[in-house]
Amino acid sequence: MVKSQCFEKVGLKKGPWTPEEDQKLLAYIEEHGHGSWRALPAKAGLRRCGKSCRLRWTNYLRPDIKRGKFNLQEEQSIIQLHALLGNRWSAIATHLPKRTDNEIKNYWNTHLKKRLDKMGIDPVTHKPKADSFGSGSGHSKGAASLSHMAQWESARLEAEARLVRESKLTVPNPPKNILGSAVSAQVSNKSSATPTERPRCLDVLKAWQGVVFSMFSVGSSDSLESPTSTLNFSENALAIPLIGVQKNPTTTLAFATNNATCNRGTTVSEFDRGNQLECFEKLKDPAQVRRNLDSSMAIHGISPYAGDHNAWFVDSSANENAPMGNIIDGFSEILVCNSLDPNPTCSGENINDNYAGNLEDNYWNSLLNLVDASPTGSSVF
DNA sequence: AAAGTATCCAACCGCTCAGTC
DNA sequence: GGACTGAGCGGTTGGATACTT
Repeated sequence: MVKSQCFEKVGLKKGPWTPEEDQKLLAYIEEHGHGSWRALPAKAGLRRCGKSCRLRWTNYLRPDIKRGKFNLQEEQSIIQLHALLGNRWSAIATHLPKRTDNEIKNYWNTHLKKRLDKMGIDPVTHKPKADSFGSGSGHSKGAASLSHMAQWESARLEAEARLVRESKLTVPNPPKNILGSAVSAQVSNKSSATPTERPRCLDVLKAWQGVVFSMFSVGSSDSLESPTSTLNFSENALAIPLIGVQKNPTTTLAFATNNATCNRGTTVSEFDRGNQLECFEKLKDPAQVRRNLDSSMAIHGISPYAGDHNAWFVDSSANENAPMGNIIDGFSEILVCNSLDPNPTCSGENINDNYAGNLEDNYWNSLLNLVDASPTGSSVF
């Protein structure tokens, strides 16, 4: 293990940044970009280690950072994403525009975690503390499925990160930031210090909603395994894992691995960039994709959903009014709106009604009720 | 008003991993 | 293939501030 030299160097300043230091760092990055963080402090005239400079920039000085209180929607998003991804703050931050992973982490630890805790919900597992899953509640399948999905999403994110790195190699100056803080920090030239436009939020959540819907509504013995193994859905439980992504007009990342012409059965890690492009070209007709999906039961590979996108199947605009509603939104709203410290922005009387019973009913039942209330065969897919 | 306690959050630390030589 | 480096991530800390007694 190679230790960072940062904190081993003597004479370097630590602790809170002064306005003068901020100004120096800001001015330097605006003019030159950060380049090598290690070399930056000397060039910028700062007695700080590069790591400290990077953190200060990433978490505070970056122009595309939204500061201030989290709104209700952001709280919901954090809870939803945490339930799926756990403490993967950078991944969560990817889906929260203009928020840093550090800020989200802090907010979780100081607000949301306690709120869940007070409600008797384990903030780690998002289950009631006196967990009765698997002991006759009838929801163990749901919990297990969500757990599977979380694993699946976890691996998907890894693939996504890999692809982004890959895309950065071929797109020297990507026009838009696509992955939030991690990429935002990659200010490599002076112009990129300007605020970047973030992707629409929560498309991935909507994708998950679709997965949840599919799994529960079909009621079959379909299995959902890790991304590296086969992912089986029934024919009705179409391919929500497939999210066509048009990253930008010149650099396209798209995946549809169930298509016979696109290396059916290949996993994301097996994709080469040329193949991705080829697949996109062949699949850019959504109707064709749908036909391909309809003819395929075994869905392989995962959709590295990637940021600045127009998702074909899990498009926000197409999905948000779908009868199934926002399934995951549903249960997170219960959490957000039923804290012991009532949120004045919560208005739904149904929420309070739902909260009358035990937490299991309110947490998972509500999620499942939302699913049950949804018609099967949603046009979403 | 003072002391004690709780809360918030910027910053740090240590680890991991990908890339390079 | 191994050593080294740069960078990112998540956990933790500690100072500042707010609140309570």
